[in-house]
Amino acid sequence: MQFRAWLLRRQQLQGRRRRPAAPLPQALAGTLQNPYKHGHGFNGERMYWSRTLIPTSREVPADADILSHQLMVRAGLVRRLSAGIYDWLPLGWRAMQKICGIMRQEMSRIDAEEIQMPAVVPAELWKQTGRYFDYGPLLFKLKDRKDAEMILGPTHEEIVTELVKASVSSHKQLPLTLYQIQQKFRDEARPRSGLLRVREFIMKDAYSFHSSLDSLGQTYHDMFNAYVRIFKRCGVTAIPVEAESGPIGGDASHEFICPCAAGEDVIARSEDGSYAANLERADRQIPADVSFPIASADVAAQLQRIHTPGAASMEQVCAFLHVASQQMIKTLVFARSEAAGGGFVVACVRGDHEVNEAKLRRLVGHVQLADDAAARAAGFVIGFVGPHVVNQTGAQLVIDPDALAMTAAVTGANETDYHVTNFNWINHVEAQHRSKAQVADIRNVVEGDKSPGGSRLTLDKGIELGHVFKLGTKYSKALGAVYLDDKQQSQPMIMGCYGIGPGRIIVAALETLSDKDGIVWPVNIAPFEVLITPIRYEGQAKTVADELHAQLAARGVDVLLDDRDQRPGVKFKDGDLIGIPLRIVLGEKGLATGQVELKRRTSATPEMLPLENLADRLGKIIDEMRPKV
RNA sequence: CGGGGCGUAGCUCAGCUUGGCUAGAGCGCUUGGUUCGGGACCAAGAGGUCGCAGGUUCAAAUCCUGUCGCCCCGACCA
Repeated sequence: MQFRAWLLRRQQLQGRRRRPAAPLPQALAGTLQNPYKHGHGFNGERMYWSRTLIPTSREVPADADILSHQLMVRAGLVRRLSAGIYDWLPLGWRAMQKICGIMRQEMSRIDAEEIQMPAVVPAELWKQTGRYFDYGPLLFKLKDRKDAEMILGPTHEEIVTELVKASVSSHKQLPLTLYQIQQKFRDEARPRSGLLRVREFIMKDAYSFHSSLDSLGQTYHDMFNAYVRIFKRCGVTAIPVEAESGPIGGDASHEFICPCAAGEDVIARSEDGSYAANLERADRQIPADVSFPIASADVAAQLQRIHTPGAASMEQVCAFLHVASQQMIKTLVFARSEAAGGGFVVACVRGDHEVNEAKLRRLVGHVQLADDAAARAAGFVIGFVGPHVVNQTGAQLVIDPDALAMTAAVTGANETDYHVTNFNWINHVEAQHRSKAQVADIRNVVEGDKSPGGSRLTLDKGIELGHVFKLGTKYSKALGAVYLDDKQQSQPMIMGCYGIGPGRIIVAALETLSDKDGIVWPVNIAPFEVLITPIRYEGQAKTVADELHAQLAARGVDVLLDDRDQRPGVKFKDGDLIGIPLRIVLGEKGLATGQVELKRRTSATPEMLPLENLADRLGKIIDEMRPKV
């Protein structure tokens, strides 16, 4: 390197070091109206583009096929290291930290206290609750040097229960709510959809402990409201829906779903807005007086047996016989667990419907789709089963009302490569089995079904952002977490758990709010609130840019200065891509008249602002942009 | 786990069918110059064990076998 160049470089570096440091957040706390004054998230931080890492890209990454994933990589938020494993780069990490800051504030409001539990935990605890086996291959497992089995925690019910068990022994110490924001590990069979389903992710998980169901209900209610506030402040849509609730039942579980096409969950909502539930949970209105229908006289009473070689699936049979799936009865054979009484359950739904296992389980106890070999051994010709199989096997029969209403159905013949037509319940299922049959809603709802309140249901895909859940005593009983009540009786603690995936909030924001030019951050989770873009970072523009940079930071605004020696077009394109809510453009024309240009990311046209009190003015604009909660 | 696709420069890709000279393009990067309000231009450069291993062949990015990794659909899954 030439000496002059070396000297110049050295002077530049020294110049950098002499630049005054940004003021400490504490110095500002009392003077400012901003949402991070509790010391979480950021508080008037400033950064120079040239000194941080924002690897933007014009190219769409080849391994990203959903919008949020493409944007996260193109805008330099994340980088994939392995399947479902990502680096978080400065911009993405800042957004994450802001979300975490909001969550901390809202947890604090409802008296939940933050803790930090280990990511590496002994497998033994997980064996005690049975989840070591329930989770199976989803667990990351490892051994320490003494050959002790450890796992990387996918969630922390066991650990927090163990903690509280050791430290709480009286009802006077309850209720208690603890939470953490921590790394989780799940060895997903198939990580997918970019940052939506990953193997290592951050989760805010809260756990509450109670001495009464009323107390649990109160905390559940508080947590529910805190979640509503969190999502609103983050600027993402999150619809609370009823979710599968396990043993406690009732209103014991809600998910917060952001409707969008990239989502993996399906939710059902009524058009009158009074009902929303996860598809797994969604109920429908069924007539009160369902009974076995009498086939009309023009339907032959005899089954018509038809050779359907190799056609064992619904589509194959429909295509082979040229019938619509609505004319068919789908008959599925389930095996009931020994604990629930054993035996087989035959579930019948209309051909175009799907059995909902959760509904079936609520009705008949724990079942799962029967093992092929076991079912065949018991006389079920898998692939060609019809409802009348119960005549031979005596299995329990469960019929969905829509299947029950059919009087000339096509269904399996109970022999290989044969189906039957003209099936009807009265003629072909023996009376003794009809009388024992249960008729109930056992299928997934479909678009157009009636909600329990009678309004029309619609279905949408969505991203699960959060989940609140009444756990009951499952973990406290398994791990012996008990307290002494006011009558000196030992009682298992009643628990609730509550999770939010901040990474998914980012995904949801990008999926639902971006435009063709890039990200459009909601102000509260934007990595920076203001982007200063001098057309050329020199002369008066540089002076004004630096001053504004410092003033905004001093006022508590997070601000990024694009000090790169790049052409304006490059800066504008990059600015749009990374989606900072407000952009201040400093150009010669405006500065000559004492004005700067304000371009909102959400607006196509800029507005001119005078230089006087610019930082204050911008601060107010930002405050106005924040969602009111 | 079943089905499909893909691994060549930091990124996006061509070359492979039909083996053959020093492995290419665009973007990005470096240096110099001209530019400078929506991803500039000129010139000169740096950068690749063609995922890895083995095999066939005089010769392999190219053909064969194995293996690892990644993406998509499904199964599974809070």
